Amino acid sequence: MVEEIQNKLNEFVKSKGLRKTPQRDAIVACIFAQDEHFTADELWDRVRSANIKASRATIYRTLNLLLEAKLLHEIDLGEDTKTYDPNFHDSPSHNHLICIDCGKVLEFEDSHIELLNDCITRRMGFRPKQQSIRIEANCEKLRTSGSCPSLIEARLNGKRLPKKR
Amino acid sequence: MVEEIQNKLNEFVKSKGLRKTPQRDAIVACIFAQDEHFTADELWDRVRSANIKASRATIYRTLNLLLEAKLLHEIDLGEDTKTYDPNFHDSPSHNHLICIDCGKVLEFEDSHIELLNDCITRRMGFRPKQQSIRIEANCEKLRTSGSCPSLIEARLNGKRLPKKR
DNA sequence: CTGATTGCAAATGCTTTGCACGCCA
DNA sequence: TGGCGTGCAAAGCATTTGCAATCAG
Repeated sequence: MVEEIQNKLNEFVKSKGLRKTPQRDAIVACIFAQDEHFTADELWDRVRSANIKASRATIYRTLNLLLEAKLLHEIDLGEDTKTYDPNFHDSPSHNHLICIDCGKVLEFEDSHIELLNDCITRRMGFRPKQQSIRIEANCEKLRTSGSCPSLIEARLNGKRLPKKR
Repeated sequence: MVEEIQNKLNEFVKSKGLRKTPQRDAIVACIFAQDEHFTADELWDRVRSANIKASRATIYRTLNLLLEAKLLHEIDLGEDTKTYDPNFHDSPSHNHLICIDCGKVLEFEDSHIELLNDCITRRMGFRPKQQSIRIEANCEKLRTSGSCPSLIEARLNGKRLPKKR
């Protein structure tokens, strides 16, 4: 999977008359080794702890290349910082549900939604190109049982919880 | 309509032990006099040309107050700068279609979509709180007839067109 | 060899904040 | 009179960019 993306990026890079470099390959490997969403800063941490020698500038430049090659997507999680999602390669049209209680993000696909959106778009005189749905919701488990594994885990790991709205 | 929002904000402000001020009222009036989306900077321009005496800091502080009071929403148009939408007061659950060709933003509501999202959310074990859909699409009119009024207008007004993705 | 890539630090752009002063309740 | 609100300028933060050195093809 990692290799597949590296190859695709390198093809893209070559097609633009640019070059294959070890830094880029290493950063790409670091990104696609997991399927978690991340910010540029979180990636920087990952890269450092993986002992990869690459500067922040190169991180940002590589992220932008990946976006341009459409191998990575920016997503809107309602945070202030840009968040990147490496999973669009496997599920090109997934959406996001964000738990307001613990910040956990679930990905989902639904063909009915897609179809419906498609119809709505056409009815308005447009040809749909891309659609993204973001649902913010409360955890039902937390509400009924008073606790939720994700929340406990989030607290344990000291993740910052969603800002209340 | 403007007055209604001003009153609501002032109630909110009072409930927090804060005060009613002429700057805030003026800025609120300036925002809700139109129904267009805007960035902080565009608001700053509007405010200046309306001859309102208020600093950038106050603009930002008022925007954040309005968000907190839920009288204004931040929306994701895929731009880098935060965009604000003053229309959630009238249509609390609308969505956005963004024309890739000219950048025009259309708002729409659809009860089927809402219902469907609601079901999907519950099936995943959550209680929906807020959902937002963003559709990026091409203009059918432009494709078939080779021209589109919005695009012409956008060019005339020197609006910057959507960055290609 | 040529020109793209990198790292560093400086620059940028948007937003927030500290502080002194003014003003509302 | 106390304390919130304001304006200003400075600080913050995430991201981008200029430049000289380095490296890929």
